[in-house]
Amino acid sequence: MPQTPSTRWSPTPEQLMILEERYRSGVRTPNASQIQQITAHLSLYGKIEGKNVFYWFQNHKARERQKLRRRLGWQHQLLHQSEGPSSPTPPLHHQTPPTFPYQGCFHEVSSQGMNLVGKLEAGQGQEEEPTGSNALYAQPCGSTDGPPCCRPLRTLDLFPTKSTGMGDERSSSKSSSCATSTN
Amino acid sequence: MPQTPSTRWSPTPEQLMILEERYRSGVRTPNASQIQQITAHLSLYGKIEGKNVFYWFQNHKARERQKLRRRLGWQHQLLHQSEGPSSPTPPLHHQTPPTFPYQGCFHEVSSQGMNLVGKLEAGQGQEEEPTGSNALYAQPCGSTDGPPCCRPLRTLDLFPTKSTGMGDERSSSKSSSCATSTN
DNA sequence: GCAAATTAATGATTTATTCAAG
DNA sequence: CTTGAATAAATCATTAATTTGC
Repeated sequence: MPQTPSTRWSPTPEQLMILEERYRSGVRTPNASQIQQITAHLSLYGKIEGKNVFYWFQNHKARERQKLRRRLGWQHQLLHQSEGPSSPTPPLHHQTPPTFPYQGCFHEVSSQGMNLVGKLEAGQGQEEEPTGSNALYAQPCGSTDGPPCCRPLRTLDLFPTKSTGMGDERSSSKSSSCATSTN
Repeated sequence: MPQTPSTRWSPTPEQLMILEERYRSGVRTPNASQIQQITAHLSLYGKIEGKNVFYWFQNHKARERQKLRRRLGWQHQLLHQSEGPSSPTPPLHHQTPPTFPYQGCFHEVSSQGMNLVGKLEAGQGQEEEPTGSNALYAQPCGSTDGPPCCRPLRTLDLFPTKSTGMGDERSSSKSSSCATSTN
Protein backbone atom coordinates (compact mmCIF):
# COMPACT_ATOMS: atom_id res chain seq x y z
CA MET A 1 0.00 0.00 0.00
CA PRO A 2 1.76 2.94 -1.24
CA GLN A 3 -0.84 5.03 0.17
CA THR A 4 -0.62 4.92 3.81
CA PRO A 5 -3.41 6.99 4.93
CA SER A 6 -2.34 8.56 8.07
CA THR A 7 -3.84 6.27 10.52
CA ARG A 8 -2.57 8.33 13.26
CA TRP A 9 -3.43 11.81 14.08
CA SER A 10 -0.58 14.14 14.57
CA PRO A 11 -1.28 17.25 16.46
CA THR A 12 -0.16 20.45 14.94
CA PRO A 13 1.68 22.88 17.11
CA GLU A 14 -1.39 24.97 17.46
CA GLN A 15 -3.49 22.05 18.43
CA LEU A 16 -0.94 20.91 20.86
CA MET A 17 -0.78 24.30 22.33
CA ILE A 18 -4.47 24.41 22.86
CA LEU A 19 -4.52 21.00 24.32
CA GLU A 20 -1.80 21.80 26.73
CA GLU A 21 -3.51 24.96 27.63
CA ARG A 22 -6.61 23.05 28.42
CA TYR A 23 -4.66 20.60 30.39
CA ARG A 24 -3.02 23.27 32.39
CA SER A 25 -6.38 24.78 32.96
CA GLY A 26 -7.28 21.70 34.80
CA VAL A 27 -8.97 19.68 32.20
CA ARG A 28 -7.90 16.16 32.54
CA THR A 29 -10.77 14.16 31.22
CA PRO A 30 -13.14 16.30 29.27
CA ASN A 31 -16.59 15.04 28.86
CA ALA A 32 -18.53 14.96 25.70
CA SER A 33 -19.28 18.59 25.70
CA GLN A 34 -15.82 19.54 26.48
CA ILE A 35 -14.38 17.28 23.92
CA GLN A 36 -16.72 18.58 21.36
CA GLN A 37 -15.80 22.06 22.13
CA ILE A 38 -12.14 21.38 22.14
CA THR A 39 -12.39 19.37 19.01
CA ALA A 40 -14.22 22.12 17.29
CA HIS A 41 -11.60 24.50 18.31
CA LEU A 42 -8.77 22.31 17.27
CA SER A 43 -10.38 21.43 14.04
CA LEU A 44 -9.76 24.94 12.93
CA TYR A 45 -6.12 24.19 12.94
CA GLY A 46 -6.18 20.82 11.41
CA LYS A 47 -8.00 17.67 11.02
CA ILE A 48 -8.96 16.15 14.26
CA GLU A 49 -11.58 14.04 15.84
CA GLY A 50 -13.00 13.82 19.24
CA LYS A 51 -11.29 10.61 19.95
CA ASN A 52 -8.00 12.25 19.32
CA VAL A 53 -8.74 14.74 21.96
CA PHE A 54 -9.87 12.11 24.29
CA TYR A 55 -6.84 9.99 23.70
CA TRP A 56 -4.57 12.88 24.02
CA PHE A 57 -5.82 13.73 27.42
CA GLN A 58 -5.71 10.20 28.46
CA ASN A 59 -2.20 9.62 27.36
CA HIS A 60 -0.96 12.90 28.53
CA LYS A 61 -2.31 12.35 31.94
CA ALA A 62 -1.08 8.87 32.17
CA ARG A 63 2.35 9.76 30.99
CA GLU A 64 2.73 12.66 33.24
CA ARG A 65 1.78 10.48 36.06
CA GLN A 66 4.14 7.82 34.95
CA LYS A 67 6.99 10.23 34.68
CA LEU A 68 6.39 11.69 38.04
CA ARG A 69 6.18 8.34 39.58
CA ARG A 70 9.35 7.16 38.10
CA ARG A 71 11.14 10.35 38.84
CA LEU A 72 10.07 10.91 42.35
CA GLY A 73 9.69 7.35 43.13
CA TRP A 74 6.41 6.73 44.59
CA GLN A 75 7.82 4.96 47.51
CA HIS A 76 5.57 5.20 50.37
CA GLN A 77 3.10 7.87 50.05
CA LEU A 78 -0.56 7.95 49.94
CA LEU A 79 -0.67 6.52 46.58
CA HIS A 80 -2.23 3.24 46.26
CA GLN A 81 -3.84 2.96 43.00
CA SER A 82 -2.59 -0.19 41.60
CA GLU A 83 0.75 -0.89 40.68
CA GLY A 84 2.66 -3.61 39.74
CA PRO A 85 2.01 -6.62 37.92
CA SER A 86 4.69 -8.26 39.83
CA SER A 87 2.63 -11.01 41.18
CA PRO A 88 0.78 -13.29 38.92
CA THR A 89 -2.30 -12.64 40.85
CA PRO A 90 -2.95 -15.71 42.74
CA PRO A 91 -6.41 -17.02 42.26
CA LEU A 92 -7.29 -16.27 45.75
CA HIS A 93 -10.88 -15.59 46.13
CA HIS A 94 -12.68 -14.79 49.21
CA GLN A 95 -10.52 -16.24 51.75
CA THR A 96 -12.39 -15.49 54.80
CA PRO A 97 -15.80 -14.23 55.17
CA PRO A 98 -15.24 -11.03 56.91
CA THR A 99 -17.74 -10.89 59.54
CA PHE A 100 -17.07 -7.92 61.64
CA PRO A 101 -14.57 -8.67 64.24
CA TYR A 102 -12.49 -5.65 64.18
CA GLN A 103 -12.67 -4.65 67.74
CA GLY A 104 -11.78 -7.99 68.96
CA CYS A 105 -8.85 -8.28 66.77
CA PHE A 106 -7.32 -5.23 68.07
CA HIS A 107 -6.12 -6.10 71.40
CA GLU A 108 -5.13 -9.39 70.10
CA VAL A 109 -3.22 -8.26 67.17
CA SER A 110 -1.65 -5.18 68.35
CA SER A 111 0.88 -6.16 70.73
CA GLN A 112 2.17 -2.90 71.71
CA GLY A 113 0.97 0.52 71.84
CA MET A 114 -2.61 0.66 70.82
CA ASN A 115 -3.72 3.58 72.71
CA LEU A 116 -6.31 4.75 70.43
CA VAL A 117 -8.18 1.69 69.99
CA GLY A 118 -11.30 3.20 71.20
CA LYS A 119 -11.18 6.23 69.05
CA LEU A 120 -9.96 4.36 66.14
CA GLU A 121 -13.16 2.81 65.36
CA ALA A 122 -15.02 5.97 65.75
CA GLY A 123 -12.63 8.09 63.87
CA GLN A 124 -12.64 5.76 61.04
CA GLY A 125 -16.24 6.04 60.33
CA GLN A 126 -16.26 9.68 59.73
CA GLU A 127 -13.08 10.21 57.99
CA GLU A 128 -12.66 13.14 55.83
CA GLU A 129 -15.19 14.20 53.42
CA PRO A 130 -14.28 14.94 49.92
CA THR A 131 -13.65 18.49 49.26
CA GLY A 132 -16.32 18.59 46.77
CA SER A 133 -14.58 19.86 43.79
CA ASN A 134 -15.29 17.85 40.84
CA ALA A 135 -14.01 17.88 37.42
CA LEU A 136 -15.53 16.67 34.31
CA TYR A 137 -14.73 13.56 32.64
CA ALA A 138 -15.67 12.32 29.38
CA GLN A 139 -16.44 9.08 28.06
CA PRO A 140 -15.46 8.24 24.64
CA CYS A 141 -16.50 5.74 22.28
CA GLY A 142 -16.05 5.20 18.72
CA SER A 143 -18.13 3.55 16.30
CA THR A 144 -16.10 1.56 14.06
CA ASP A 145 -18.02 1.40 11.02
CA GLY A 146 -16.62 -1.70 9.73
CA PRO A 147 -17.78 -4.74 11.41
CA PRO A 148 -21.34 -5.06 12.18
CA CYS A 149 -21.07 -5.16 15.78
CA CYS A 150 -20.88 -2.45 18.12
CA ARG A 151 -21.11 -2.87 21.71
CA PRO A 152 -23.17 -0.05 22.86
CA LEU A 153 -21.44 1.36 25.75
CA ARG A 154 -24.24 2.41 27.70
CA THR A 155 -23.28 5.25 29.75
CA LEU A 156 -25.69 7.19 31.66
CA ASP A 157 -25.71 10.77 30.85
CA LEU A 158 -24.80 12.79 33.71
CA PHE A 159 -23.72 16.22 34.24
CA PRO A 160 -22.47 16.47 37.65
CA THR A 161 -20.11 19.17 37.17
CA LYS A 162 -20.98 21.84 39.40
CA SER A 163 -18.22 24.20 38.81
CA THR A 164 -15.19 22.69 40.02
CA GLY A 165 -14.00 25.83 41.25
CA MET A 166 -11.15 25.90 38.90
CA GLY A 167 -11.65 28.40 36.35
CA ASP A 168 -12.30 26.05 33.71
CA GLU A 169 -14.87 26.43 31.24
CA ARG A 170 -16.59 23.30 31.87
CA SER A 171 -19.95 23.36 30.47
CA SER A 172 -21.77 20.58 31.81
CA SER A 173 -24.04 19.20 29.39
CA LYS A 174 -24.62 15.88 28.32
CA SER A 175 -25.76 15.09 25.10
CA SER A 176 -24.83 11.92 24.18
CA SER A 177 -26.81 10.83 21.49
CA CYS A 178 -25.15 9.14 18.94
CA ALA A 179 -25.89 7.25 16.13
CA THR A 180 -24.22 4.17 15.52
CA SER A 181 -23.93 3.47 12.00
CA THR A 182 -24.65 0.17 10.64
CA ASN A 183 -24.00 -2.30 13.17
CA MET B 1 17.01 11.78 59.15
CA PRO B 2 17.07 8.70 61.14
CA GLN B 3 14.05 6.81 61.85
CA THR B 4 10.88 8.55 61.26
CA PRO B 5 9.45 9.17 64.60
CA SER B 6 6.27 9.74 62.85
CA THR B 7 3.35 8.66 64.80
CA ARG B 8 1.86 7.51 61.63
CA TRP B 9 2.55 4.33 59.94
CA SER B 10 3.70 4.56 56.39
CA PRO B 11 3.34 1.51 54.32
CA THR B 12 6.35 0.43 52.42
CA PRO B 13 5.90 -0.53 48.82
CA GLU B 14 6.04 -4.14 49.74
CA GLN B 15 3.52 -3.76 52.41
CA LEU B 16 1.30 -1.80 50.18
CA MET B 17 1.62 -4.40 47.55
CA ILE B 18 0.63 -7.10 49.89
CA LEU B 19 -2.24 -5.15 51.21
CA GLU B 20 -3.53 -4.41 47.80
CA GLU B 21 -3.11 -7.96 46.85
CA ARG B 22 -5.16 -9.01 49.76
CA TYR B 23 -7.73 -6.44 48.95
CA ARG B 24 -7.95 -7.62 45.43
CA SER B 25 -8.20 -11.10 46.62
CA GLY B 26 -11.42 -10.20 48.16
CA VAL B 27 -10.47 -9.22 51.62
CA ARG B 28 -12.47 -6.23 52.53
CA THR B 29 -12.84 -6.47 56.20
CA PRO B 30 -10.36 -8.88 57.63
CA ASN B 31 -11.16 -10.35 60.93
CA ALA B 32 -8.83 -10.83 63.77
CA SER B 33 -7.20 -13.88 62.34
CA GLN B 34 -6.78 -12.29 59.01
CA ILE B 35 -5.38 -9.16 60.43
CA GLN B 36 -2.98 -11.13 62.49
CA GLN B 37 -1.81 -13.03 59.55
CA ILE B 38 -1.45 -10.02 57.37
CA THR B 39 0.25 -8.09 60.05
CA ALA B 40 2.72 -10.83 60.57
CA HIS B 41 3.44 -10.92 56.93
CA LEU B 42 3.79 -7.21 56.62
CA SER B 43 5.92 -6.92 59.65
CA LEU B 44 8.62 -8.62 57.73
CA TYR B 45 8.87 -5.59 55.57
CA GLY B 46 8.57 -2.95 58.16
CA LYS B 47 7.10 -2.07 61.40
CA ILE B 48 3.42 -2.40 61.50
CA GLU B 49 0.61 -3.08 63.81
CA GLY B 50 -2.67 -4.74 63.47
CA LYS B 51 -4.51 -1.52 63.73
CA ASN B 52 -2.64 -0.27 60.74
CA VAL B 53 -3.87 -3.15 58.75
CA PHE B 54 -7.32 -2.69 59.98
CA TYR B 55 -7.29 0.96 59.25
CA TRP B 56 -5.83 0.46 55.90
CA PHE B 57 -8.61 -1.79 54.83
CA GLN B 58 -11.19 0.43 56.26
CA ASN B 59 -9.80 3.47 54.59
CA HIS B 60 -9.14 1.80 51.36
CA LYS B 61 -12.57 0.45 51.14
CA ALA B 62 -14.17 3.70 52.07
CA ARG B 63 -12.03 5.60 49.73
CA GLU B 64 -12.72 3.39 46.80
CA ARG B 65 -16.32 3.61 47.54
CA GLN B 66 -16.31 7.30 47.76
CA LYS B 67 -14.42 7.61 44.60
CA LEU B 68 -16.81 5.42 42.80
CA ARG B 69 -19.63 7.23 44.26
CA ARG B 70 -18.34 10.43 42.88
CA ARG B 71 -18.01 8.95 39.51
CA LEU B 72 -21.02 6.82 39.03
CA GLY B 73 -23.09 7.29 42.02
CA TRP B 74 -24.91 10.34 40.96
CA GLN B 75 -26.87 8.75 38.32
CA HIS B 76 -30.22 8.97 39.78
CA GLN B 77 -29.32 11.33 42.42
CA LEU B 78 -28.98 14.51 40.55
CA LEU B 79 -30.74 13.44 37.55
CA HIS B 80 -32.58 16.62 37.20
CA GLN B 81 -30.20 19.37 37.39
CA SER B 82 -32.04 22.12 35.78
CA GLU B 83 -29.80 22.75 32.97
CA GLY B 84 -31.54 25.76 31.82
CA PRO B 85 -32.03 26.76 28.30
CA SER B 86 -28.84 25.70 26.84
CA SER B 87 -28.35 22.47 28.44
CA PRO B 88 -29.89 19.69 26.64
CA THR B 89 -31.91 17.69 28.90
CA PRO B 90 -30.85 14.20 28.90
CA PRO B 91 -32.23 12.59 25.88
CA LEU B 92 -33.65 9.76 27.74
CA HIS B 93 -35.70 8.03 25.26
CA HIS B 94 -37.58 5.21 26.61
CA GLN B 95 -36.98 3.53 23.42
CA THR B 96 -33.32 3.49 23.61
CA PRO B 97 -32.61 0.57 25.69
CA PRO B 98 -29.09 1.00 26.61
CA THR B 99 -27.97 4.46 26.80
CA PHE B 100 -25.62 5.20 24.14
CA PRO B 101 -22.70 6.90 25.46
CA TYR B 102 -20.20 7.98 23.13
CA GLN B 103 -20.79 8.55 19.61
CA GLY B 104 -18.61 7.23 17.16
CA CYS B 105 -16.20 9.42 15.66
CA PHE B 106 -14.38 6.56 14.43
CA HIS B 107 -13.52 5.57 11.08
CA GLU B 108 -12.40 2.36 9.71
CA VAL B 109 -9.15 1.19 10.86
CA SER B 110 -7.31 0.80 7.75
CA SER B 111 -4.43 -0.93 9.13
CA GLN B 112 -2.45 -3.39 7.34
CA GLY B 113 -2.28 -5.90 10.01
CA MET B 114 -5.14 -4.87 12.07
CA ASN B 115 -7.30 -7.81 12.22
CA LEU B 116 -8.68 -7.16 15.58
CA VAL B 117 -11.98 -5.88 14.87
CA GLY B 118 -13.33 -6.35 18.25
CA LYS B 119 -13.05 -3.25 20.13
CA LEU B 120 -13.76 -2.32 23.54
CA GLU B 121 -14.27 0.87 25.12
CA ALA B 122 -11.39 2.93 25.95
CA GLY B 123 -10.61 4.21 29.25
CA GLN B 124 -10.32 7.61 30.52
CA GLY B 125 -7.60 9.40 32.12
CA GLN B 126 -6.96 10.11 35.59
CA GLU B 127 -5.77 13.25 36.99
CA GLU B 128 -2.48 14.13 38.28
CA GLU B 129 -1.99 17.76 38.13
CA PRO B 130 1.45 18.78 38.91
CA THR B 131 0.36 22.31 39.09
CA GLY B 132 -0.82 21.71 42.48
CA SER B 133 -4.47 21.76 42.18
CA ASN B 134 -5.93 18.45 42.58
CA ALA B 135 -9.17 17.89 40.96
CA LEU B 136 -11.74 15.39 41.73
CA TYR B 137 -13.53 13.15 39.51
CA ALA B 138 -16.87 13.76 38.24
CA GLN B 139 -19.24 11.81 36.22
CA PRO B 140 -18.35 11.31 32.73
CA CYS B 141 -20.63 10.43 30.08
CA GLY B 142 -19.79 11.96 27.02
CA SER B 143 -19.99 10.93 23.65
CA THR B 144 -18.29 13.22 21.52
CA ASP B 145 -15.45 11.25 20.64
CA GLY B 146 -14.81 7.98 21.33
CA PRO B 147 -12.52 5.42 21.65
CA PRO B 148 -13.39 2.29 20.10
CA CYS B 149 -16.39 0.70 21.29
CA CYS B 150 -17.33 -1.92 18.98
CA ARG B 151 -17.42 -5.38 20.00
CA PRO B 152 -18.41 -8.24 17.85
CA LEU B 153 -20.91 -9.68 20.03
CA ARG B 154 -24.32 -9.38 18.74
CA THR B 155 -25.79 -7.32 16.07
CA LEU B 156 -27.82 -5.04 18.04
CA ASP B 157 -29.72 -2.66 16.02
CA LEU B 158 -29.92 0.40 17.92
CA PHE B 159 -32.42 2.93 17.17
CA PRO B 160 -32.09 4.72 13.93
CA THR B 161 -30.15 7.26 15.63
CA LYS B 162 -31.12 10.67 15.10
CA SER B 163 -27.78 11.86 14.07
CA THR B 164 -28.46 15.35 14.81
CA GLY B 165 -26.27 16.24 12.12
CA MET B 166 -22.99 17.44 13.01
CA GLY B 167 -21.68 19.61 10.40
CA ASP B 168 -18.35 18.76 11.40
CA GLU B 169 -17.56 15.96 9.15
CA ARG B 170 -14.22 16.62 7.88
CA SER B 171 -13.22 13.15 7.60
CA SER B 172 -14.33 11.50 4.55
CA SER B 173 -14.12 7.96 5.49
CA LYS B 174 -15.56 7.77 8.81
CA SER B 175 -19.10 8.29 9.04
CA SER B 176 -19.71 8.56 12.51
CA SER B 177 -22.38 10.59 13.71
CA CYS B 178 -21.62 12.73 16.49
CA ALA B 179 -24.74 14.23 17.42
CA THR B 180 -24.44 16.60 20.12
CA SER B 181 -26.62 19.38 20.59
CA THR B 182 -24.89 22.57 20.59
CA ASN B 183 -23.68 22.94 23.97
C1' DG C 1 23.59 17.19 2.18
C1' DC C 2 20.45 13.68 1.73
C1' DA C 3 18.48 9.14 2.70
C1' DA C 4 18.01 4.81 5.01
C1' DA C 5 18.06 2.73 9.51
C1' DT C 6 17.43 3.06 14.37
C1' DT C 7 15.54 4.98 18.38
C1' DA C 8 12.32 7.69 20.98
C1' DA C 9 7.47 9.72 21.47
C1' DT C 10 3.18 9.20 21.53
C1' DG C 11 -1.38 8.10 19.52
C1' DA C 12 -4.55 4.13 19.66
C1' DT C 13 -6.12 -0.53 21.75
C1' DT C 14 -6.58 -3.80 24.89
C1' DT C 15 -6.82 -5.54 29.55
C1' DA C 16 -7.75 -5.72 34.39
C1' DT C 17 -9.90 -3.72 38.70
C1' DT C 18 -13.39 -1.77 41.13
C1' DC C 19 -17.99 -0.76 43.11
C1' DA C 20 -22.96 -0.43 42.29
C1' DA C 21 -27.30 -2.23 40.80
C1' DG C 22 -30.62 -5.80 39.53
C1' DC D 1 -24.31 -13.73 42.23
C1' DT D 2 -24.26 -11.76 37.82
C1' DT D 3 -24.17 -7.89 35.08
C1' DG D 4 -23.11 -2.91 34.18
C1' DA D 5 -20.28 1.12 33.89
C1' DA D 6 -16.15 3.47 34.20
C1' DT D 7 -11.35 4.22 34.68
C1' DA D 8 -6.30 3.61 34.91
C1' DA D 9 -2.58 0.77 33.58
C1' DA D 10 -0.36 -1.78 30.22
C1' DT D 11 0.51 -2.63 25.67
C1' DC D 12 0.68 -2.21 20.72
C1' DA D 13 1.67 0.23 16.59
C1' DT D 14 2.95 4.14 13.90
C1' DT D 15 4.78 8.51 13.36
C1' DA D 16 8.61 11.89 14.45
C1' DA D 17 13.33 12.60 15.60
C1' DT D 18 17.94 11.34 15.57
C1' DT D 19 21.78 8.97 14.02
C1' DT D 20 24.77 7.15 10.68
C1' DG D 21 26.55 5.98 6.07
C1' DC D 22 27.52 7.45 1.70
